[in-house]
Amino acid sequence: MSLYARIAQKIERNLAEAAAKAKTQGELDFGELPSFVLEEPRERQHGDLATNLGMVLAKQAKRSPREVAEILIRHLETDNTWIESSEIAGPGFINFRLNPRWLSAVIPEVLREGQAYGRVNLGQGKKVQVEFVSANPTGLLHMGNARGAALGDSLASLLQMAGYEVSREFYINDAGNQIHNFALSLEARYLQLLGQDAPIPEGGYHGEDLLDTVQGLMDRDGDKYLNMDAGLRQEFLVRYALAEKMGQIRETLKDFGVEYDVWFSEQSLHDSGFVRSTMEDMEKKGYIYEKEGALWLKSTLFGDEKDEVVVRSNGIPTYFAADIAYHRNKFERGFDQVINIWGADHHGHVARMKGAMAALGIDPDRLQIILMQLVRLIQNGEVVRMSKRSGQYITLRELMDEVGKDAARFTFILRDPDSAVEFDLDLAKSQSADNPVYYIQYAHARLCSILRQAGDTEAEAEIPAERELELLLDSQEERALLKKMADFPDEISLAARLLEPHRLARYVLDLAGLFHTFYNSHRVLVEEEGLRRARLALIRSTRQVIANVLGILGVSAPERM
RNA sequence: GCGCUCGUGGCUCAGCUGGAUAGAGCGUCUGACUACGAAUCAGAAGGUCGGGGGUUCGAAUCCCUCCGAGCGCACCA
Repeated sequence: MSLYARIAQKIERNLAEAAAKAKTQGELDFGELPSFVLEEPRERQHGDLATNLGMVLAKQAKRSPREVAEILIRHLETDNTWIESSEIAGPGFINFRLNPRWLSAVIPEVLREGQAYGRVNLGQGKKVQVEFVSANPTGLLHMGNARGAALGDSLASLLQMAGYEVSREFYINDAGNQIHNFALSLEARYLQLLGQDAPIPEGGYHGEDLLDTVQGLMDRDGDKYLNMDAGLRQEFLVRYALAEKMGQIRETLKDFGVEYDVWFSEQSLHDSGFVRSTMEDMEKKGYIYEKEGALWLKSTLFGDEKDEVVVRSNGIPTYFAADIAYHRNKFERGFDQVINIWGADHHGHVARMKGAMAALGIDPDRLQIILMQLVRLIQNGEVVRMSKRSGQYITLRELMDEVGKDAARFTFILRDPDSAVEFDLDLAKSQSADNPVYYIQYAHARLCSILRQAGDTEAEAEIPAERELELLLDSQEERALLKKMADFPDEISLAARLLEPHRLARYVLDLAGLFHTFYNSHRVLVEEEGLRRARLALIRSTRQVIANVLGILGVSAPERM
């Protein structure tokens, strides 16, 4: 919890006590104390903290909100709260002004904790798994995967910062129908390279990258699969291609700053019989029935729109069946919470997946699914329909080459996953310097530059005493900067609770802005020794917090640029 | 047709699960480098929060309805 939150908590308790005291003394009449908020008002002039307690109590107490507020203030204990003044405002808010000296504790706290500043214990060591990207290994990673990668990775880092034990996982869809189509497509490409007229089958993959893949195999083994039995040939091709594609995916994600703890194979669930046994278990519980030769899950019992097929009439389990087994497996591995990041085109699967968990006796609330709207690509002013099957898409690799890892990641993280983003590639290229990420990185580089100017020894100097800081850093710009830094642990808590890393992107943007404003109105390297030391400590703290946030977002914090 | 999600200045988006006068960036306009990085800063213009009802002290936020957009509604994944 942040310094600020601790102060607010104390005042909140005192407010509740004030109400209770007023009640015992017969000044206020009410039953249960209603829930009220004590929060930072948007408007500066409304003080540092404001509460609506007077308003929420007014009805029960049968007095005007302002009267109630007046009574509350009279009974409020303000010792050890930093409260400097309280006033009634507007329809009945009580506004508190704090003595700004509380801010003097921020710098020592930031510098003492360093990289760990911002860490909170919301998670209390609970195990959380974040599964993201999980792209089909039938092609290259595209823009939508890029968004998922940026979001999932920073969410995972955020949760770590919030005290969870986090595991990043990639689910490899290396089984099922699509792999069959993949095999047929590979085979067609292979035969094409050998001069045959082999069309890519319906439902196949038209991506040009498959030509390269097949060429790689050709370079190694020549035409040795040409006269082989088709089934066997397809198997060789797929095995080779899967390994190659997964290697590329791994490599690309790594370059994008994402490293997974676990790569989980769908095929392994079939091989071990776990898919089958999971279906049997659900059948025993009576959630499965047979119709028209297929096995159906009664997912409508759990809020799904219709029942779903889990085993086709040909005896082959569906993707859904494997996915159920997979999620069951996750929980059996001991995760308290499981978070999936899915494209919004899969929203219809949420209810049935949660339903399947319920059918297995797993609390569906332990599975959280973040839906991410798709990225629409604009090129030459037109929407480019991206599709892996058609082979028409911009790859993550190209994106990194064009706009850079930092800018690409930040662009995605800045936005709420629920908003459909339009990505104009031409614009992204031409305006790359306008990406807000540079605004933040520039602030960081500037901070480093000041510290360089000051000389390493001085920059490493011991932290000035709080009393000294509170007397010296008293300008509006300095206080705003300190306050923002003081908020950081709370921002982590909130963002982690809501699973919204984009809040941190907004936060660091604000922080960088406050620094730039400070920089333009005050000089750090002044003659006066005490002030100079105090401001250098402020600079070091700011640099630290910016670096911490960028670290979570997977964006580099350059010392020069 | 049914369901999910989303409609916020010209453009791209925030808005802390109901708070006071709705905020940034880009673009436009006016200013600031003979001191630590001008990739910066200060200021201005620009809004019926898609429309209409409702809930209450109070709504961009919650409910209903209509309009518009995206995505789903396979024995595909």
